[in-house]
Amino acid sequence: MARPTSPQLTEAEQRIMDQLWTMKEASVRQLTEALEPTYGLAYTTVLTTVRIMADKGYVDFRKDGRAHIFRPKLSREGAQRKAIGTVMQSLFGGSPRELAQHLVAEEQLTLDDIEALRAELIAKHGDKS
Amino acid sequence: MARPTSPQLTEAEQRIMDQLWTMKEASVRQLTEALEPTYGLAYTTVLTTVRIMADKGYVDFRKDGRAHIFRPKLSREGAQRKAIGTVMQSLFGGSPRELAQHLVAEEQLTLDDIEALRAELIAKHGDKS
DNA sequence: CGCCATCTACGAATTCCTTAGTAACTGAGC
DNA sequence: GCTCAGTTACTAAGGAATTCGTAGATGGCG
Repeated sequence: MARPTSPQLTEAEQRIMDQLWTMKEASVRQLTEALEPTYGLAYTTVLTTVRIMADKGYVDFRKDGRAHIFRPKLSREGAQRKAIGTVMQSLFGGSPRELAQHLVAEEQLTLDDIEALRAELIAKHGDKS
Repeated sequence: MARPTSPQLTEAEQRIMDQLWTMKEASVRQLTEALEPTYGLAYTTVLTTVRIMADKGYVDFRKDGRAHIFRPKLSREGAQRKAIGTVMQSLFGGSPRELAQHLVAEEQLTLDDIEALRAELIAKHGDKS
């Protein structure tokens, strides 16, 4: 038995998805050109990766002449939800509150941040009642 | 050109670490017995995994007779910090605030949670001044 | 000291991930 | 219709992850 397929986006997949979320849609050529300065990947590497992602259902594509134009099928929000869910489950006992407390304890969430969230929530609550 | 070593705890490693964080320290025998009902892993599988984790510096061990007694070297807090850091970087643009907003938008953080965090921070702030 | 139960060490088998080369295909222009 | 540039498809190679079997080491007990 071997390692099960990762439930998260892998490193290579993340790069592609980031680009697709930015560009909305792109051909392999465009993706390669966009990623080249930072990562220096070969055209065929990008092609293979994006094809695997299509198999996994992360992206969709349509034909345009000879080329395939790829579009994200998994939204950024969906990816966020999945990733946070996994981390929350495995390391924070499934508790969002514990996660938030961790952020505060690490001084990554300031009082200003909290006040903003509070104001937002109170406003939303006000709408309902 | 292969996949780089995962910066995160893998699935198998996570299982072991959870158990070690709970038990403080354990032999391979004890780990296997603890994990068996849930995961049904062979003794040698656990042994191999925990040995690799020792190589990676995640756990420490001391000899006790013939056996090795393993202890976590990476704290749960450290693992949390690493995991959140990775997700925050890759999917939330490195912004803790965006992450918190995601939790609120998903209705996983309630107003009560926020109020508690706020009270905590204000109290701490009060100490300083 | 010798036996045996138990432990560790080593390595095999399998799958996934990442990278990329080569071959096959195809649409556009002549 | 033929050519050719560009695109996809196929394949391979190597490292990581996961599982577990076998063999060798070792400590305790008679």
